[in-house]
Amino acid sequence: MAEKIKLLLAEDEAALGQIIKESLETRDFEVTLCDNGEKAFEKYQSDQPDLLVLDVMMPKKDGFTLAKDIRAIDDAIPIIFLTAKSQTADVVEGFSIGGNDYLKKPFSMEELIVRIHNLLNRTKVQKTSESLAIGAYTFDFPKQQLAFKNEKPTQLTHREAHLLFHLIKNKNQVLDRSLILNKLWGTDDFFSARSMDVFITKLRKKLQKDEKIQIINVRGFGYKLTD
Amino acid sequence: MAEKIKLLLAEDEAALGQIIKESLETRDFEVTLCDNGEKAFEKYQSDQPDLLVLDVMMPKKDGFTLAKDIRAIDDAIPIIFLTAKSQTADVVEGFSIGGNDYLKKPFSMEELIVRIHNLLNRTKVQKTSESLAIGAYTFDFPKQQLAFKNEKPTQLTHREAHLLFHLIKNKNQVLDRSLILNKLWGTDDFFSARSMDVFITKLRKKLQKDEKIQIINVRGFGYKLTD
DNA sequence: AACTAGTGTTAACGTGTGTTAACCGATTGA
DNA sequence: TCAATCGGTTAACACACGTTAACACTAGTT
Repeated sequence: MAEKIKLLLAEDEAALGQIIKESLETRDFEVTLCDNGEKAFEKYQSDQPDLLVLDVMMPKKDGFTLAKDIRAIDDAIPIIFLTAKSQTADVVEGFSIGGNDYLKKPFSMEELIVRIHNLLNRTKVQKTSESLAIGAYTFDFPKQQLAFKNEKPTQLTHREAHLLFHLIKNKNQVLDRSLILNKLWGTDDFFSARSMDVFITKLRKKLQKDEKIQIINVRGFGYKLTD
Repeated sequence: MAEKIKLLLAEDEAALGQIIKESLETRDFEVTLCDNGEKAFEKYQSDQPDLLVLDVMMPKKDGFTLAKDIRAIDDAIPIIFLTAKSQTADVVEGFSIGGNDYLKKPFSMEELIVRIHNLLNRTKVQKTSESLAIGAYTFDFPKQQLAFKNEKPTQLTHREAHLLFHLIKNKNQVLDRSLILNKLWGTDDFFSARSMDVFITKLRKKLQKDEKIQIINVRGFGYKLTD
């Protein structure tokens, strides 16, 4: 089995970052997501990615500065910048040389994937999505469908699906509250936390057909899904 | 009766553009003329031409930039660049790969027509079998026909076909609302958004023969077509 | 010119999703 | 034990989206 291509994605809008990450993962890339430039720089050093996708507007360290720092120690790695429409093309085009490219927001995943493949000079690999199992349930994340045994699947909302996805991925382990809040809500504040509690309630209801399944709260830390 | 081959011609010198257009029309091509790169990009999206003839020097958006933008979403369409003598051959030759060609001004119509035919013959073989698959449906974008299994194809409208095209191209990934709105409607305002919703409904109805197919909404972001 | 069919937009109303608020019990630590 | 805090639950709410139908526009037809 060929090794996956490693991408480093730096995007501060958590929800958008998550969607891009997912999309790239379904195309069989290995994706590390960072929500600011400083973290991205650390991850760049530790993970040794094959390509970088950097949002230009980011807290702590913006995409251009980050790229400059990385270029100082690695002048080969391909970089794709994500830019808001407010940024003028000519500023960006200055960077579109020597292994760099850029994409204006909004863009489609298809566009991003085409550019990644162009820069890597590799051919596409498609991956079929596998469904996750939890107790007597089956969860198809891409379709956002939760099925009990052989019954008709229930359609979950985007938020429900994401939350459940992370819970299943960390099955029988404590999943950190703030981690989820940052990943799905983009912020770890009071209101997001309450909103998350509501979704935990919703998931508990939708998972109650299998009595073995529990979403256990660990006060002050997070939740643990067990089956 | 065979359909005419559609060309998109982008040339800012009006008189020259008109002469080229007329010459090509006498050869039974269907020609759309634009006098700048931005208009050409819009026309590319709305007309779905079979081949592009782009002047390199143009206001608003030059031929190379335009080609780059189009290549990001369509890596198959043949492109012929028209270049002034001042442009050096090596700059141009970088683009003479993978479905591209170029012509130095001044050129004869005969030269242009030969090159058009060369490029179309090269891509024709691949293009005929290029219908898209979604579940048990087959979608022929150029013909705007959607067929379920071996039944008679349904004719889609222009808008329906474009929207479906982008959904299929981004199958199993979230397709950004505002991207579609900007691409198909040209603006991301309230009314266009509602209009788009109507077309989503229409597509859902036309795709409901295969129950596995879903157009899932991701609140605030866009849609995900799954099969 | 009036008629027709086809396409896309606007309008109106209904539904679904996610956030906020309110009230509650449970857990914790002084 | 008592207050402080955290989480559970339900409901109200705002707004994004769904659906249908009426409307406007165009092009071809009579």
